[in-house]
Amino acid sequence: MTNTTLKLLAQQLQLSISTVSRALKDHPDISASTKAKVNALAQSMDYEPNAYAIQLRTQNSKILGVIVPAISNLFYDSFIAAVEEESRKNGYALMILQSSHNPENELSNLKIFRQNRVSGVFACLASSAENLEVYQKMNEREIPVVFFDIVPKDNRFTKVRMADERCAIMAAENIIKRNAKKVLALFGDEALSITQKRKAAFQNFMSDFAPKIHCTFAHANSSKEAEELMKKYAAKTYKIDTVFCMTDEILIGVMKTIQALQFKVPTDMGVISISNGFIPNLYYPTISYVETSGYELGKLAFVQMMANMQGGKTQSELTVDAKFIEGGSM
Amino acid sequence: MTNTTLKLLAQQLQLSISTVSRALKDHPDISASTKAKVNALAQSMDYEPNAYAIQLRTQNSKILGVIVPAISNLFYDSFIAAVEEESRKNGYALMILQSSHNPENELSNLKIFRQNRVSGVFACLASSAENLEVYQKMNEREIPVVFFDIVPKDNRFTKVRMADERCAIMAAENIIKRNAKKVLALFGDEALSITQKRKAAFQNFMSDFAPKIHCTFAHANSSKEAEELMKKYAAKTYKIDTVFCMTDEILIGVMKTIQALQFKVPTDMGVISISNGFIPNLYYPTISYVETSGYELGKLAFVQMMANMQGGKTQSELTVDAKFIEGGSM
DNA sequence: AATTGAATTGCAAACGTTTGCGACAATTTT
DNA sequence: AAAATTGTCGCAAACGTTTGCAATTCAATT
Repeated sequence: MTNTTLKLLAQQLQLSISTVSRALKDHPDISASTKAKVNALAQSMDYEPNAYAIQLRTQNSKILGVIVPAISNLFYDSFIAAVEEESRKNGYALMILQSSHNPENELSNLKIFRQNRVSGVFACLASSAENLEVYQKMNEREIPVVFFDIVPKDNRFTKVRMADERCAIMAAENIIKRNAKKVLALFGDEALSITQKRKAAFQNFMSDFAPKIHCTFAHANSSKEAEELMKKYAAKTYKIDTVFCMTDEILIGVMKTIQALQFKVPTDMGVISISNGFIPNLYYPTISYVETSGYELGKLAFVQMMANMQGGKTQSELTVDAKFIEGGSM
Repeated sequence: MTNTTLKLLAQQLQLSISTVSRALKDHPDISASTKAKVNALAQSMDYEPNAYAIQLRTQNSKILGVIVPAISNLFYDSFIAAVEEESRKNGYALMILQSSHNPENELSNLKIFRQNRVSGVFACLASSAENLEVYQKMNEREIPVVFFDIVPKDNRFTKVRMADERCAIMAAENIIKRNAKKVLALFGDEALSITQKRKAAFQNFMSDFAPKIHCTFAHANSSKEAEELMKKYAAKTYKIDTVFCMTDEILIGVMKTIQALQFKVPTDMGVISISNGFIPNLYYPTISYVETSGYELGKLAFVQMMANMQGGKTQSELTVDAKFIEGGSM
């Protein structure tokens, strides 16, 4: 069965295609009676405009592209959920592709986006190896790009991200408030700018405001590594009394060791993390965390996108604020 | 800056559009030298074919639609990840929309899909109130629909889902193997067909093969409810020694109580759940579970989609097999 | 020398829309 | 009564492709 088209409607009604087209979009040129007839028939034949023909004609696709490292991820999927909500409200549909942290996939995704003439793309860089010419070319073609979370250093682009420094500082504040003596601070992949920012902010704040607290820094690239590191430093000799986890991934590893060794939280060991909140609420007591909301970030990214599409290039870097959520772990 | 088109390439090369088009797709009619020239120029002007023009001409969009209740969900996002992987391999892009469990959104999503002339849709029903005419119309328009997870009873459609009965039975088997005496079996929303299937299978199997084991059944609609239920039945008077959790959501609640009350797993309390595996691995000891892989389901859904698109209507209902993953909780 | 055949390329229509412009009638203004 | 205005509608081009069918050239065959 073939799709209903303007032509088909026009034939049935003995009208021209243009009249039907205008009637459907309530153009003032068309009489009320004609509009009524057209709408009725369109309804009954359940006509849906062909988005492809429209884009071809108007050069304006109502599609936005999103590239994430992984869809299956607590943070990114809440980001996507937010963008999807906003997009729908504004009549846009989403095309979501995952790079799997692979720059090659990132490239091929971008190609798909260009072929589908998306009118904008939200991108989270696949790796630290920044491949920016492609994005630059998109911008030159007037396809706005809004980077999120993992953003390039280059400031020709529009970027939104979490207030990483603030997050780390808020965590540090609460560690100080707890009267911690020896803390283990666990961070993620050292190559990532997000890691660098959080670590630097944390480190500086601690040495500025609580130089007496002894901090041990370490990096883990997976939950498993975090688990092992925690196991190592949990040994009596270190006397660690508080552990800071930069991400959910790290928190997961740490908590496994804490459970295995049967530490009492918060008396034996204080725990604080940076998270969107899902993982911290899985444990008892609930883990205190500084909230980084993918959802909020998504909302922000969307308004930036709209601004970009309407007005001029906003070359700004915006961040969404951090918030401390008190659990029972400190 | 305007996009590169065939016409533009043709002008530059003093060739006809058709020749350029054919050269680009390695048509045998075109000489090697011409192909070389065309490809070179296309490369340097980074030409990307306009997907909209192609779809308009060929009536074949390389886009698949996906409707999930929520993107931000451990199960669905792994489903999406799988479908996305397969799609890309086969040259398809995905358009992902969430219904938020709202039939109205489901409708408007379907409309977007039709406007974008998707060549197939993966759908997870938003509610038990089945709204099938729309889907039926899509099928009539030769747009294959593959239902997944929450599927209609109507067997005119292609469906893939988890082997819910088998899952429940495997869990039951392992409960028997553990020599449990009194078990608490916690299920989800009683209205959902998935709940009914799992519960019936579990109940029947237990009464057939281990009539002496005393089972208490209860339903929880959220983690919080599961947590409370567990708290109630954990009281000494009940002497529960094993708990079965139908979903991750329930497991989360149960584990919170277990942690709060400091039960020892598996000695004080055995725990088993049905899950995709992420949550069970957050705890120590790791929770034993029957695996329901959104990822596997995604793969299966995709092959069904392809079969549907090529051959005739396969009106079958396929299930993906369950697998028991041994943790340390039984 | 005439015919055939292969290799290469171009023409033009079609896909479904949007939109500037012109056409025509009916009505109002001069 | 002529001119201008208003209200409705249709024509036709354009968006960027694909593809069946000619058209052209040139070498090979009769």
